[in-house]
Amino acid sequence: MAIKELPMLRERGACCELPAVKESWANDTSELMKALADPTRLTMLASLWKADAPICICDFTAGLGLTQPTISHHMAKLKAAGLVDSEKQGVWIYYRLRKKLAPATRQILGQLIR
Amino acid sequence: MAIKELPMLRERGACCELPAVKESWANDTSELMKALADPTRLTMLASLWKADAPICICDFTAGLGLTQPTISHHMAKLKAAGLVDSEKQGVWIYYRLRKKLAPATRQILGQLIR
DNA sequence: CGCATCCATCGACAGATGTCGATAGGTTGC
DNA sequence: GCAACCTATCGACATCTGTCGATGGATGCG
Repeated sequence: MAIKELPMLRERGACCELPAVKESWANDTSELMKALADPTRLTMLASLWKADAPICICDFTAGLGLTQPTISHHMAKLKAAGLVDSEKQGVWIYYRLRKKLAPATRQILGQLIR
Repeated sequence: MAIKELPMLRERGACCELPAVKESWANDTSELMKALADPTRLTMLASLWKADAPICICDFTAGLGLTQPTISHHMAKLKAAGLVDSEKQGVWIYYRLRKKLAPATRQILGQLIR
């Protein structure tokens, strides 16, 4: 199972050039991936996706096995990443998937959650 | 700009139930996201994607501003995540995008890099 | 008003992560 | 065999990250 398109024999010490990749793209994209790189945050996102309805911090605190500050901390990260909207309603603060989500971002979430 | 589908007035202390989200899914998915949650690894992946050809560690070491152990470390993570294949060829070890990439994974990468 | 509930924030702490220098194993050319 | 090159691994370090307990602000019930 040899690689087919192996490049011609190389001279030692002569490295190939790489396709150009924008640094800003890598940084921005990694920020989004970091927001998704935690089981708790993924679970919260999937809940919001499936419910398609507002959910409060206290709901997550009750459902997942974590304290309220931890849940709040994770939700703040999701919000900072632009994945989530919030609205205060009396004592509660309702969270939901961001309406104006970039289409590509929404599609990725859909692929992940399915 | 009130949320339309606000749930009926709640009783205090009564939290809503959450849609079921499998813990194994959250864990597995977060592992994939962690592999993508770094600008260097994203740049390497994008290079492999765009080049669609084998690339050596030394190419990345020359192109990105990082030392060889660091590049090697990142590549090991990509391989551990099942995103990358490698093949030794003389002195060099050629890396490329994994052929048998799960379709969903490939589509996500395509969405990210495009 | 007094108190319970919901939430954000702070400080602290352990564990994970990115980076480097040093080192060692393999391979090739001389 | 020796030297040069490519790579993986190890140990060390600073930083980031997830988690908790404690605290305080805001809201609403009685």
